[in-house]
Amino acid sequence: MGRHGRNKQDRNQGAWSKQEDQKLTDYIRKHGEGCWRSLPQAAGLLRCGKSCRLRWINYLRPDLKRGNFAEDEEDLIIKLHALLGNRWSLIAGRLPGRTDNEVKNYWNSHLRRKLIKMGIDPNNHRLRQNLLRPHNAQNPASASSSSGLKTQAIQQPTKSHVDKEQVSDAVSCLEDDPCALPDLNLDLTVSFHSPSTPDVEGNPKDSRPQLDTAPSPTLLLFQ
DNA sequence: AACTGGACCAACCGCGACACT
DNA sequence: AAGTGTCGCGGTTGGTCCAGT
Repeated sequence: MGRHGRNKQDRNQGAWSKQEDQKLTDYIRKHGEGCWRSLPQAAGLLRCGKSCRLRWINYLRPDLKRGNFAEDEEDLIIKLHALLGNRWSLIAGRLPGRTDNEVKNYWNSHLRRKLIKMGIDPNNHRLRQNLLRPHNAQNPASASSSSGLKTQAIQQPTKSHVDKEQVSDAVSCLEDDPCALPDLNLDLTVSFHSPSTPDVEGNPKDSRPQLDTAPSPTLLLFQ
C-alpha cells in the first residue's frame, strides 16, 4: 500500500464514532489544525492523520453549512466547473461552508445527471450534437431553451490550465458584480496563459498534465 | 412485508507536489 | 541535487437509505 499503508490491527477504519469525533474536535479546538501526522496520537485517536484531516475538513469543521445546495450554489458550481473542470477544491473555495468532497459528490449525484438530462455534456459543458434538433442545430445556444435556461458561449479553458490568480480574478469579477447572484447572469470570460507563460504563483497544482488539445471550444453556460 | 435497484454520502486510496534535510 | 516525510487533491468504493415493485 505504499507510504500510506495502514496497520489494520491498531487502526480504526470506517465510520467515525461520536467519541472519536469529540476527541478530534476537542483537540483541534485546543491546538488548532495542522500536524496531521502526529495529531492522532496526541489526540488519543487510533486513526491515521489523513483520516483525521478528512473527517475534520469534511464533517466536523464548525463553519460547514451542510444541508441542501441552494439553486444559486448549483448554478455557481456548474459555472465554476465549466471554468475549472474537476478542481473541486477550487470550486469549493468559492462556496462558503462547502467542502470539495461535498461539491464533488453533489456534482456526481445531481448536477451531472441534470446536465445530461438537458442534453449537455457534463464533461465539456457543450450541447451534445446528437441531441440537437435539426432546426436548432445551427444555433446551439437556443437548444436548451426548453429547460428555461439560456446558454452563453465562452471560451472553454483546458483542464488544469487555469492558474489560481486567473481563477481568483475571474471569479472575483463574479462576486464583485452585485447582480451576479442570485440571477447569476455571469460573464465568465477569462483569458488564459499561453503554454509558454510561466505560472504567476508557480503553483504546482497548475502544472499538472494539461489538456491542450482542446481547441478553445465554445462553452455553454446557464443563466 | 420483502426484495431490488438506484441515489446519496462518508470514507478510503493513490498520486503529485512541497518542505525539509 | 537527491532522498524522505507530509500534506492536499481528485477518483473511487462501500455502506445506508429509500422509493418502486
